[in-house]
Amino acid sequence: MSETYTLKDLARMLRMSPSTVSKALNDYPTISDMTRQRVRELADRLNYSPDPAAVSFKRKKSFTLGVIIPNLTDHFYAIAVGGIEEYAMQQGYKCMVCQHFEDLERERDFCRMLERNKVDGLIVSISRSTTDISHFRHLEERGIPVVYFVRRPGAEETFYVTSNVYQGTIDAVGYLAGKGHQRIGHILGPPGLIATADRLNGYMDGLQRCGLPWDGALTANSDLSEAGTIQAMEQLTSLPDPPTAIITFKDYVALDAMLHLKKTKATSTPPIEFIGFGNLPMLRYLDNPPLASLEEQCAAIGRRSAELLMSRITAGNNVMIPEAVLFDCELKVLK
Amino acid sequence: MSETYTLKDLARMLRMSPSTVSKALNDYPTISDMTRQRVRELADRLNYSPDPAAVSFKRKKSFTLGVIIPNLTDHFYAIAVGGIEEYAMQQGYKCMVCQHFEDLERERDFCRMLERNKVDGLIVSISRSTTDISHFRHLEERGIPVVYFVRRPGAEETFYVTSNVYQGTIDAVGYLAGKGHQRIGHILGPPGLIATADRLNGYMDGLQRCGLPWDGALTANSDLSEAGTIQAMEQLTSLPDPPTAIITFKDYVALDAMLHLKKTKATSTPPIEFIGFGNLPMLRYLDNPPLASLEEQCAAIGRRSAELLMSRITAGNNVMIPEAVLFDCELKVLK
DNA sequence: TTGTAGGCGTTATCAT
DNA sequence: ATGATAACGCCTACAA
Repeated sequence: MSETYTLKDLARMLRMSPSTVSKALNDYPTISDMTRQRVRELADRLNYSPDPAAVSFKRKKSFTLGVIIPNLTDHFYAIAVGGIEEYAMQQGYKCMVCQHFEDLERERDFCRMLERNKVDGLIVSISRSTTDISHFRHLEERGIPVVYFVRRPGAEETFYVTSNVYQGTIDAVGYLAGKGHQRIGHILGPPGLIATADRLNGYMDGLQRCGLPWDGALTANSDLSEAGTIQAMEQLTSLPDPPTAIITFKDYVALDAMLHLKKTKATSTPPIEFIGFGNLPMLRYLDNPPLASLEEQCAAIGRRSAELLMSRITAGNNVMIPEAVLFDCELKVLK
Repeated sequence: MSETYTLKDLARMLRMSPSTVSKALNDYPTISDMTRQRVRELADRLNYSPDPAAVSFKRKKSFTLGVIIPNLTDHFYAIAVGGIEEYAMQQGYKCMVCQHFEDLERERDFCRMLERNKVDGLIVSISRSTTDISHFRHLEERGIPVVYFVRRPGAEETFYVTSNVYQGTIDAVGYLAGKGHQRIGHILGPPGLIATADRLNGYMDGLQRCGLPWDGALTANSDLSEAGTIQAMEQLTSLPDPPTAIITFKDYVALDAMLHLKKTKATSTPPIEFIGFGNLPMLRYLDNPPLASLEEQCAAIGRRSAELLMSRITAGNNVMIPEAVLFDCELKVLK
């Protein structure tokens, strides 16, 4: 199977000029059907495909998408990246996946690296410490479109794809209220994240719809580390009138909280119920899982981000209007 | 910040020829220190860096490594990929990560795609169904070195990096025997995998060292799906003299097995003990974890695979001798 | 409808 | 020690 042929080789074999072959292969309208067919046929037969390096060089496009995420070991991102790559490949694009590990410096370095490598666009879920986004704006200025997913900077019109955590939180509150809970706590993420604000809004609106009073003492922030979650838990459980159920930013926050209760033997009767986000597959192995979990459409979110980015790339200079795409969460009862 | 300059721009500004600039930047020995310095200085000042597309085109190198793995949602691979990418980036290389999802056809397609894209080398953990490896051999023939990690084809001298599951299994057997277990079962992976054979050898040698008899009925194969594991469990538990402890191919196999026991209320007293491979971080959330787990050095294995591949790439035509690198597993007691 | 020619940014060969 | 020149594979005005 197969030497590796160039356009010139084909041209020679067909006794045509390279440009004719190129045009035939690229569907130029000025090429006759006859010629196009002959070219196509030989190209197929020889298994010809243009040298991507040469095409990139000439066209000044890398056919590569940059992808910057917090961490591949986060189940959400592992699946989302799959969704991105799948769509990208279908479109003849490759991906360069970078993990920032919540390190702003790494995030910046990756931006530089991706710019040097002339990626055609960037999909990013920003780090927790990212408030200044000049590095992303810089890319946009250089004509490299950026799509945010899951985490986006505030105070900025952006192209953005994520879960509808606002609605999800309302659902969670409703479900808990329906179970008779009157004191519903909420462990939010870091104050900086938009997703924290979205959850908070859903929480407040959810309470209102259920006729439950708002009590600021029932919300706490966690930096999502185990320590941060423990701190939040101590805050909530030390209340004179502590919550009987707690909504958490992520499933693993709920798990850290539950573990903390168990370790400190602070389990109450009836036990505090938890609802987190993610519906991690591992939950099925737990003897005492959280009450429920809000399942997110990870793969769809990844895929949609890629679609949105591709449409921006294709649009080129035709400016598009920033757009936020939300995917529903589904409340899954676990016990 | 920064127009984007080319070599020619620098040359013009320095009133030198482009070739001189190129040589200066690439440390040609025939360039005088004076010149080299002047060039360097301007390049730094202008933040010049060569266009990767042009370099790839000219040098016929993509500075990209292909990485083919089963699945990013597998914690092991998520971390291993991190190790690979980290090292690759340090060396100025990028990675293209592909998930085969145990689909041989996808694996083949990726090979073709990676060849077309002229990757400089490939790191791969083959699919379960891969016995014919002509697609990898094809790459080698085309000068693209292949390094296998974790899973490799049998019957072939290969460059290979993985955990020392042989020793790990011996350790597990020893630990269980030390706890008084006489009937130690073993759920292996699919018969085709080398890693299955390695575990089996460790199991037999481990038994021997402990003075325990070999009983073929105590081993079963699982395709690592939940269904496969259940089948294996049914085989083992229906024995007249069933095992009191079971070693499994992976932690999640142990979890599937334990879940099955719980669901079928087949829990014995004392309960069957389990030891798997992986030491998944989620194990800490379990009320009833497996007895122990063999922790693997995922990141180190990924990194070492990349190092080995780079050394093969650098070696070029100087043939290297196939080499297997093993990383120790560490038995972690969980309860 | 097809062919000619030039060039993208870099490197490598050969001449100076 | 440096410079001129060609070439990598492809695309695209422009000419025929």
